[in-house]
Amino acid sequence: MASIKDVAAEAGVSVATVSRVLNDHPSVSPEARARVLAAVETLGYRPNAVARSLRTDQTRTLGLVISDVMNPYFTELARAVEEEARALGYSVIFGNADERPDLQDHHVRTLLDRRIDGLLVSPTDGGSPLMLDAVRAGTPMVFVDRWIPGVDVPVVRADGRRAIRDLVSHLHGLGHSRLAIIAGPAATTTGRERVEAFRDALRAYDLRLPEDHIGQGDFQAESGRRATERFLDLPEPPEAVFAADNLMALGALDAIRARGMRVPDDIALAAFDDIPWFTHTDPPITAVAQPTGELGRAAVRALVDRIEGRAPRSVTLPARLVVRRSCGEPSPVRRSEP
Amino acid sequence: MASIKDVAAEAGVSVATVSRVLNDHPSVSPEARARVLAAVETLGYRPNAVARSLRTDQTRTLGLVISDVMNPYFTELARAVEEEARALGYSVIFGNADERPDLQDHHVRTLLDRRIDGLLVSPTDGGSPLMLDAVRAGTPMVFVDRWIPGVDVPVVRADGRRAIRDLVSHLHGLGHSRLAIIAGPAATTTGRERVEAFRDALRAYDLRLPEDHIGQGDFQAESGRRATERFLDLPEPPEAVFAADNLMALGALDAIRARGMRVPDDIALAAFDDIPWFTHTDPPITAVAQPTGELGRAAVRALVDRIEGRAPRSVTLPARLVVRRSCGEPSPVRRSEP
DNA sequence: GTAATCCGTGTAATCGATTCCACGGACTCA
DNA sequence: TGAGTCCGTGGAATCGATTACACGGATTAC
Repeated sequence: MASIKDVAAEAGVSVATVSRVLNDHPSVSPEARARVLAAVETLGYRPNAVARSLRTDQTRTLGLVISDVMNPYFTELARAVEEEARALGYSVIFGNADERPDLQDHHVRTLLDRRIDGLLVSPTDGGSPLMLDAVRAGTPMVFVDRWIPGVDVPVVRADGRRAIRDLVSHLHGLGHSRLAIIAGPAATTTGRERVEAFRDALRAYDLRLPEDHIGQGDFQAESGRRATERFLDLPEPPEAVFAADNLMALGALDAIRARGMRVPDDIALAAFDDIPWFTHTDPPITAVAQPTGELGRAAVRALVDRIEGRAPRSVTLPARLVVRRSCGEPSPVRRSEP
Repeated sequence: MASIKDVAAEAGVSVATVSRVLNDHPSVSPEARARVLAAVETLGYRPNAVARSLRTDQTRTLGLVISDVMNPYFTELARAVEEEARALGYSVIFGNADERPDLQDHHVRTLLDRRIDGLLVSPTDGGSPLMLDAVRAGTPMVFVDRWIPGVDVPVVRADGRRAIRDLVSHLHGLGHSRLAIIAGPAATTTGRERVEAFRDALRAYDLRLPEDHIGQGDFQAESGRRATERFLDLPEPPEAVFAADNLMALGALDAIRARGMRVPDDIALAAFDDIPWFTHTDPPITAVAQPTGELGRAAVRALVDRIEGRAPRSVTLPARLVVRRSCGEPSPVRRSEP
């Protein structure tokens, strides 16, 4: 592959001049510029990003470490991140942590080795030493969706409290009073927060959330299935189940079907994170929708601000309830897709 | 960040010795090795992958340019690719082409600029000059899922002919004889092949595939909806619709619902590409399932073979029919999930 | 006892870019 | 006319690694 030297030779100038043309530095004569451009053309020259990065100490690359690519919520997030990054002149390298702290560390490490300019993370756990070190060492970082408390890093996320209140109100209005939740891992902020918000909302209706109505999940479908089975084994099973993410809701649906029960007739179901497929399930599922795309874009903007020396802002966007048919006859509160 | 020089100074040896320890070269004394390792530890040194790549001319990175990340089929493929690559000591940089040739070119270009060791592509179109140049220049490349005819690059893909024959047999057995297909873009191999396989299978039952029973789609949901609407507007609409990918099947489902019609009672529906959600739709959708994970892994192995100087093989794996309820009462041919 | 071999180590070239500095020529201004 | 500016350009240092080569000392072989 042709290097800058080849171009310089072809154009009859020095490598310095070629470099100046390429970075359109002002002091290059029009003739020299033209000759260089012609040489670039005939050789099909493309600058070596590796060499450039070594010299300039910037890769124009962002790292994104995501908890689970197979989860449509994160897929959409990743897509939005890539789009915004591209618009700002950055590339993105993705790492899929699969909800495993060791994999998360693996990706953070290789990303750091590659000297990415900044890191976007939705942490799987409470924060590994590695990640804490990276923050301390000054690596530009932004948390998205989830975060690590006590670490001074901007956070871009959705606030679901309001939407969860709306959900509980919706369920209560439909006559459900024994409500259960399938929680995410306690190590994640989203895992804890959604339970708390749910509990708080219940309190407003004088409802309680007994221990055996809190299922412990890990944001994967299988755990949703197990938690739901335990609910259904209870002497007095819940009338409604709220899954803290879309995959666990799917698992719950499986478990309910396996017992020959029907949603919403026998039991109501709702989920956190809305995804296109929820319109097409049987029945369509009521969910709390995050502004996923906007979250991804805001996270990139915050990170790039930090990288380029501007002050990054934390951002919290509201989530909203999307009512479908999985909790019973839709009330006229907030209609949306059928 | 500490460099190899700092480590050398700390350990009281030359950078050459440090490098030898790091790449466990045999001729280093145990004492020197120990001192270097200690220095690495105290400084928290990590080798700069950028510098290493510049020198060795290899990045241990693979590029994957995918047609559409939001499509669960490609998401699963991407995940499998990353896993296998990681197992072989490579990282993966993803590019999402969104079915747009210009975006595909953008990603190929930046990937090439970053001097990735090899490229995995599922081409959106018939092959841009850029991609052809890259092949000619000797960039290790492997096509996955789709390919470009006449280009000498190994192809890893699934063969759906057999499964499509099974599908047509299934539909025929249920009494459907007016069958329609929503095709993918003619610029893609998968877009063309699935139509041909379908037509061939129909012929075996003395069925024809008239022009107005071939809808032109682009592998996106919206196009599936439009094509289906056109089918339903026909004086004599088809009794069964086969969508050439999962997203278009979703669009078809929407269109059918919007007319107040029911699947499979009023019209049968089947899809190419099976995804977990198809178990949960109303009704569960009959689909042709590709061995997606195995495809991704095989593609990586072929590419790494090529990179490391072994002869890469093209791989074709069979797809299989998964019968659910969207075409009518399930026949006892090949049952699977409910 | 001398020559050949081997081992551990350091010096320095190298990868492909960017950029500081110096230099020569043209121009401006007093 | 001579000093000072400005402009376009090239030489060379530099980023952080790897690695060919040289070198000195110890070991081995004859």
